[in-house]
Amino acid sequence: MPRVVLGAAFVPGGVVRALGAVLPVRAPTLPERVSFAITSSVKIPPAHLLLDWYDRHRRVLPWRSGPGQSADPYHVWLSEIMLQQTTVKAVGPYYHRFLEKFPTVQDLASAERDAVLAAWAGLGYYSRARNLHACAQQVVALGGFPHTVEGLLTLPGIGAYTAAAVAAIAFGVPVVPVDGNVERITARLFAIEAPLPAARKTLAQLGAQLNEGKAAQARPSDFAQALFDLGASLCAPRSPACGVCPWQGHCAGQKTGLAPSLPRRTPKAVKPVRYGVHFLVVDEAAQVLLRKRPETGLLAAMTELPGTEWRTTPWPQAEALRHAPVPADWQPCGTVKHVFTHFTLEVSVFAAQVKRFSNQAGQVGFLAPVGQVASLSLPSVMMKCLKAGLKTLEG
DNA sequence: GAGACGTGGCG
DNA sequence: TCGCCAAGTCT
Repeated sequence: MPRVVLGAAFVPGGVVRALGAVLPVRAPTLPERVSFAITSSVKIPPAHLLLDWYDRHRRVLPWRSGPGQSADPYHVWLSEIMLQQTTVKAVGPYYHRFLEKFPTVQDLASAERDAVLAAWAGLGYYSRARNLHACAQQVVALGGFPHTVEGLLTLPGIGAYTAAAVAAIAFGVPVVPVDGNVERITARLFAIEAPLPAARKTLAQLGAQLNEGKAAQARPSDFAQALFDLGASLCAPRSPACGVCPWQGHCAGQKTGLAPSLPRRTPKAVKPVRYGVHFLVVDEAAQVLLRKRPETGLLAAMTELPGTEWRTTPWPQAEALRHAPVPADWQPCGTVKHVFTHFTLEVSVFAAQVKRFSNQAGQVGFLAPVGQVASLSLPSVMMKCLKAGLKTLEG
């Protein structure tokens, strides 16, 4: 039976707590408050218990092949990119839409970048879409997806996790993709109390050893996905169902009662608030004035309603209106609140109707039929602004 | 290593 | 209402 050795255990208040054992994980240099504990050894839980559970409870997902069937690398890769920091439920419609528009990696590679961005609109983390497109072109140039972790790692948008996931799921390479699920499962299995994100490296090294043993080595794809399913159901972040877990009795977190509180996380900094103003103007032909955001930074290259910069102080109405894209009878439409990863945005929305756009509008951006825009291709924050403006104009 | 980078759902 | 979190990557 393989044994895991741990490097470090987090010790609050300097109290040493016994946990893992030491080993392939080199003890990192830590702050003084954090002590190290070398402890009893921990065993890798039997993979066959998880695989048996998976065979009975596996989720049916659009990108998964049936039991025993080999997965399509394009489908696996596309789903893995979409699923980064994104829920299965949110991905579903986008995944189907993408395969309709871009049935093969060749179709995706030869598509316009803006068509890919438009299809991604609303899903978030838009660098994923730009990297997706670039990656597709590299894959086509290479004649197909690399079959190895190292090869996959050279592609844009593919990091350590995704390389391992595609290698394991599409090509049967015996590696463990360490994502948030596997981090959580690992932290619980070995009762790792060191908080994320500092403990990420330790958890990754431990998690990578979970497939030691014959059962897991024989089914790399299923083992990886079994870990995802366990993490998404029984070993969920809140209220884990340890009582029915296939690894019950092999889990230090369950034995100690710490499981529900693991993994621990270092408290996050408070989010600052930023303020912006955006304008919706519609002509009698029901066209709206839009513009393209800069190629880099937040919502890079995405479409937006014209507006101001997003600054740390609110915009008084008089000042806001000086930034209107065209002269018009602007009506206040209230504020839209939107939470980004690292700040909260409050947008004051103004709306106006004009008979027709003057040449001046062409300097601001471009026109698009409002009905077409409302159906897609705007990031969510801009969709909120659009709706707020339309509500005022219609009401 | 820390910060940038979206969004929707849930308790 | 609000904070937390989800199949991370890049700089």
